[in-house]
Amino acid sequence: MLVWERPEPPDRPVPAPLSRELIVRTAIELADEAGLEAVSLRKIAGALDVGPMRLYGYIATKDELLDLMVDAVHAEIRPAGDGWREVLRSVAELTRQAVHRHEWFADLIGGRPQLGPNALARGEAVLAALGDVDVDMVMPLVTAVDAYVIGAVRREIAERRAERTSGMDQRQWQATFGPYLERTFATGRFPALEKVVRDAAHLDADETFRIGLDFLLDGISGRLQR
Amino acid sequence: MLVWERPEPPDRPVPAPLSRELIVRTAIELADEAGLEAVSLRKIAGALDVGPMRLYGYIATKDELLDLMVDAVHAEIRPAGDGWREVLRSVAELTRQAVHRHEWFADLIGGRPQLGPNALARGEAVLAALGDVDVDMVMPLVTAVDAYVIGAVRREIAERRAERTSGMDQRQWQATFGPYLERTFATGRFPALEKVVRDAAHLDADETFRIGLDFLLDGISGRLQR
DNA sequence: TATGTCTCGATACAGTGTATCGCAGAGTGC
DNA sequence: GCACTCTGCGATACACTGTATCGAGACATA
Repeated sequence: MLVWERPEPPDRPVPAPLSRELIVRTAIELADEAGLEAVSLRKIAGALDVGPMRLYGYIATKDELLDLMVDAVHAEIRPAGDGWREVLRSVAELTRQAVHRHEWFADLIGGRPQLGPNALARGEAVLAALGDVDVDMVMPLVTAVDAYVIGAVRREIAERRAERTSGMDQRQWQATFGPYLERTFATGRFPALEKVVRDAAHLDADETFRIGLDFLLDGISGRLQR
Repeated sequence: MLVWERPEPPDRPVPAPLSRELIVRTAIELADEAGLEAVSLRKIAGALDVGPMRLYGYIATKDELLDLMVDAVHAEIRPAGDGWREVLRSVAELTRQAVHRHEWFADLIGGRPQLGPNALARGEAVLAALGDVDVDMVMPLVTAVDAYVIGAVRREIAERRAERTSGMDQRQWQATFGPYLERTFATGRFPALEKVVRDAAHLDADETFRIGLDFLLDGISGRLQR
């Protein structure tokens, strides 16, 4: 085809300015709205009006992007308080609140080592506030609280999703899993479970989280005084 | 095309006998060997010498398969012991051991509600052994231990993988992240972190897990005696 | 001005989960 | 014994994923 008939290349739009931060922010917005599985490089690129491959100038791999997202959330966690107990409680509660803002965080937390600047800064803040604790004790202590928080928020979000999935409201949920549990209990194979489910007081998510955390902090307190 | 020219259909092999259990077992083998991301319906079907769509007679969705895999692992966890403390410790340790046999379990645990028969049986065994505990206390208690275990094993596996990834042995790992941490600490922005990393005794994974668990069990013990 | 370097993004590839649907074989009723 | 219906298998197809490749334009340097 001769030049004359060949159309000029389209006026290329000035390439949109890009940055790691912008990419991560976009990814987080997508994930907040529609969950982690809605986050694809193509969708991010689309939202930024950019070719998918462009992103690879800023990240090497999708996993790296996920790491950046996680680290960005860590920036929202700024523990505060006086004394080890208050600080640890605060980091736990703030992490849980962050998960409520970003449910997908529960899917990633604990899944990869968190060595980004914000995660380190969070760790630093906690350790700095625990200066009066025996240096050999400090890591096990923080690690234990982290572990509890990771597991607790995962459980909580998993349950919340299950309720939401099967029909949006709680009545629907009970209409689906209630009968299943009824039938299962009817087999008589789970008497202890049945008893607890029927007779025990049911705590809401806030209380459940707080009680477990108190167990842990109480236990830590005991060891520290020894 | 006339019959004469049309080749006979190939001798169809008798359709391989299939079952949910066989499918799940195959999926677990794949995951044990090469991780969760190596588990695809096509690979499972291939290993079973079967068309991929055949699996949909037994499961409706890949997520269902993952649920079945998780429940199958729960079957390996048979808590035992006298008294609430021994039983809870046993369920924690056994879960951790199961994760060591099936690293991918750490990726799934806590991510979805566990209502399969084996998970329920595990719960039943725990609750049955906790018969002497106040009925209103029993759920928060078990939930807290579960949360701790979920988070702890996730952390542990994440760390283990990170070490393995960057070069297979620990020397290589320290050669990669060591310098990164050195440089990061050199900024002087993380003095408390630096101090702890440098001065504190480093516990291995077993000890770390056990210490955190002891914190929690101690705390529970305190509440129960009150 | 010519040359080399970098950057962008279209295209391509191998892989994924799953919807669709023709068809063969098994089972059923006459 | 034969026609018919039904069932379930699996080839094919679709939309989507992450990412390798590479030609071409933009820019910086000699």
